[in-house]
Amino acid sequence: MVQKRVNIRDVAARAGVSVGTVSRVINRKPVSAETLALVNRAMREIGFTPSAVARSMRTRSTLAVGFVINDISNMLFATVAKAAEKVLQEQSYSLLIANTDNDPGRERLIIESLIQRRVDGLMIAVTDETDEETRSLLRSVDFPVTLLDRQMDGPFDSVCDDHAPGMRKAIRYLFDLGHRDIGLITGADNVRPGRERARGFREAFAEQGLDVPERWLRQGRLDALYGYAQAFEILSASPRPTALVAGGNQIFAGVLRAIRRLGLVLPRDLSIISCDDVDLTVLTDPPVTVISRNLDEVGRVAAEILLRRIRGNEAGERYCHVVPTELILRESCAQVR
Amino acid sequence: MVQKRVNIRDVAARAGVSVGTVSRVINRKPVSAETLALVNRAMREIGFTPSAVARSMRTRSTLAVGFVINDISNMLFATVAKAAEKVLQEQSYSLLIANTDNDPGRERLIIESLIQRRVDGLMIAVTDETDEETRSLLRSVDFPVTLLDRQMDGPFDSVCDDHAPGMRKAIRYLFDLGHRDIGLITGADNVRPGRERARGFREAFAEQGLDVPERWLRQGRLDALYGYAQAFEILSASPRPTALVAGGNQIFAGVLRAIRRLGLVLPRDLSIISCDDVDLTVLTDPPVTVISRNLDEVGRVAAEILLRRIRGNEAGERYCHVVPTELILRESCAQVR
DNA sequence: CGAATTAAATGAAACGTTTCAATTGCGATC
DNA sequence: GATCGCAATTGAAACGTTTCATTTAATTCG
Repeated sequence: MVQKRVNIRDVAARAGVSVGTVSRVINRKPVSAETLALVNRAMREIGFTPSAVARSMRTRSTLAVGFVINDISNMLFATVAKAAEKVLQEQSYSLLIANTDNDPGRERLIIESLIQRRVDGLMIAVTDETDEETRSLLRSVDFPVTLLDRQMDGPFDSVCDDHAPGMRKAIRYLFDLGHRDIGLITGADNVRPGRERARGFREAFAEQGLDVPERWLRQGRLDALYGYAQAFEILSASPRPTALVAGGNQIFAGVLRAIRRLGLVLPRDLSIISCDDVDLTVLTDPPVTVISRNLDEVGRVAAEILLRRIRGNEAGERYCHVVPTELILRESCAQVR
Repeated sequence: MVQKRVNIRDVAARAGVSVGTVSRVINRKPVSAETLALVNRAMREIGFTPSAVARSMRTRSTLAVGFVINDISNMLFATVAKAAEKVLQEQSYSLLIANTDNDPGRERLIIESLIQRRVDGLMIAVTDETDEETRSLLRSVDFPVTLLDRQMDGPFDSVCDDHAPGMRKAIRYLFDLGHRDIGLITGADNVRPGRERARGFREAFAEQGLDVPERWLRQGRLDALYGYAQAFEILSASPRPTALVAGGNQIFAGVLRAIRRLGLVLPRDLSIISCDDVDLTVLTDPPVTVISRNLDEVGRVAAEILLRRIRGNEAGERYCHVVPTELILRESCAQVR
């Protein structure tokens, strides 16, 4: 039925050597020149491809790492995955990418599947840092785990963005332009980006001895729908804030929709700052000031840390690499009149 | 050193049954109620997780399929991958996603790695349909292959978008508004979307008995840089075309940059149509008319076809599922004065 | 020339499952 | 009481590698 795949034994027979020798050839271990030629010819002639499955079985290493993300349709994911994949591919690791769609149940199933698949490591942006089930599941695994812009108690490395200082810088910039009534729409406290952005927001006001405008601080989800709904509400108020920060690139898309809907003109009617330097922020009119971060570095460093952990099998202390943010000034903010 | 993982034999010993019985429990095959309880308890107590590697070794099925894409940072990819993953996950298949970055060499390495990993199937958007090496590599594999919006001779199924008719509709619409000098920037002929869009473009003119404005038909790459460069050149000409079609969502980002740079006002100075209904086209000012396609369907159907092929092992004729496009009218096109 | 050393190749065991032919136990039937 | 039928379980083989203790062959040295 299924035509038998040729295996290392077939190659050995054909080349007139032992399987051990063929194995050595496959793994580029020293063999005599003539044997090498013999074996290589045999492999070519019968069309042999070594089975990574069998190899994994024997070596107990799959050369695969999981990459679990809570929202694959957020375009920022691509940058991180790409950078990570580049590092890993060089060492012949493959990426097993899975999308949880912000569903903790699905997240657990995915992690369990990766455990069964015996991945050598895992990079993950969990859906909810406070989810006890996920946390204990992750603590129980016997391969290294690197968190992507997340913080959780446990034996995990992490690579995080410096959201809070970035947000402080942004708010200070608005202060300098004379703004005091400033809104922020971002994710909830159970996930690092939302939490840190809100923290930076609060700290900026505290630094100036100002009250935090709590009614304009909205922490819910990081998606466009939430951004739209909250922005619409905030901007329909009267008086409305003079500036609004979109704490997330998808939130920004929603905010922009609300602005268009309400017919507000930027930056005359409202000053806007967003997070992450995506096409939309540059190409909208006017171009939007953003708190930018280096996602390439996140992916690269996360992969490097993970690899080191896999290699070294070091039980040493945990890294928490923090990637700086940068405020990119454009034309979406105006002096308050 | 590496603490021994518990295996099915340990479970069997603990439960006082044979390994065959434990296997039956794992695979939900009928066993007596008491044995079931016994085995389940043993598994829980010693923390057993079956090894997918060993299972694959024995069953010769990995429950994994490759998903190879030429540009992971194109956000459209996410939609397709997500839809495909959803279908596959339900049948406990995992997705092995890899990015070729439009590099045929890397593409080959990736395919070879997937062959070694013994994936059960492959979905792929090849970098270059005319690349003979890739083609023969793909023909040689012994698992089913589904092409994503690509056409190649060989035993492959495919799921394609209906680019040409979509483009014809778009051009006819521009004709109706009085445009005759129309530009198109899109990908080269060696990849289906570029080829088909150009074909639709030509056909639309032919239908009306008009000459194709070859000097304004640019086929190169599908990225933003190319879009920018070509748009800048076309729009700097004098006289310039009255309408321009961006044949690709990333090209559109480049085109928009050029438009901003040249200070053109839409749709007064120029009418614009783009492909694919992404945030940028809706949220830019004015919102842009687009040729939209259902990427969710592409991913879903591709996965379904692949699964059927994997299951049925049918050597039957090849499918080529075509997903329709739709012209979504917005405010970026004006009557020519 | 025999012994010692080195290099190259061998072949069996192990990795953790599934599968399937064979075995066991037990109540029903003659 | 022997036989049959059936359900449940057993246990060994197989999947395709790597590894490592041995064996074999070739070379060097006293």
